[in-house]
Amino acid sequence: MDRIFGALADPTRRDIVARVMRQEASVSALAERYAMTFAAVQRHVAVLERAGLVTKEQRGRERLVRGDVDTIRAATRLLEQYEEIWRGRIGRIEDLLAEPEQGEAR
Amino acid sequence: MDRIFGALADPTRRDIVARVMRQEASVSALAERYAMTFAAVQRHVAVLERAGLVTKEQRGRERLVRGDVDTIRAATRLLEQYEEIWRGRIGRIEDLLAEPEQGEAR
DNA sequence: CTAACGTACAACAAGATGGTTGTACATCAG
DNA sequence: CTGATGTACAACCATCTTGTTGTACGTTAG
Repeated sequence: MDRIFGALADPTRRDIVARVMRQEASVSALAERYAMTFAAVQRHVAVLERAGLVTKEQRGRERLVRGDVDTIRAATRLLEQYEEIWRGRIGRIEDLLAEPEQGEAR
Repeated sequence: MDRIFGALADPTRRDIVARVMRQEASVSALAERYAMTFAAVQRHVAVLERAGLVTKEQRGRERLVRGDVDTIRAATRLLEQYEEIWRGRIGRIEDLLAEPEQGEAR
């Protein structure tokens, strides 16, 4: 979850996600659309890949980037759980906190 | 959106969100639950507040922290739009990208 | 009034992040 | 084969983040 939300916390990366959800694209095709170097875009894609929001498939010398809707759904589900907590529909908050959370004292 | 997803990209902050969605709590009551100083928790709450995920209300010398479900819903909606793009139900991707995105070239 | 409590914020250090340039290497075109 | 294309990654730098400690200040308890 850290990586998913962290990856989505950047407008360029959200833009890339939207594009590759619609249609797969090579890294260089994506890079053409932003006012930064290819290397910067390539690293944004790497962040998205590490978060599981996109996958890459090699085709010739290109890497086709595709969006992964399952990861989006996982994030959506967590947000919906927060809403359910708010509605009082989740009794034991610990059910949600059972996601690999950290650092609780006492 | 940057701030919302950025705020959610931390397990301590997600934990705080879950707790205050369920029930309001003072900053110091929250701080007791984590293995870090009060100041660190106070700053996590400030990050959440800046993102609009929580609000604070002064009561006596305490500040009661409450979750804001509307902000959660705004984030959920964006994720659902990604899914709709994937389903091919959104024709013009620009509708989504019309959120204050940046840095497009050409 | 005074002491304790709850909060806010500044300064600091260590590490993460986001951009750059440069290099390396595989693949495709001719 | 050779040159151009597409990708990956390292090194570097500026900035942001996340924890710390210390200080300040308003509020409540006694």
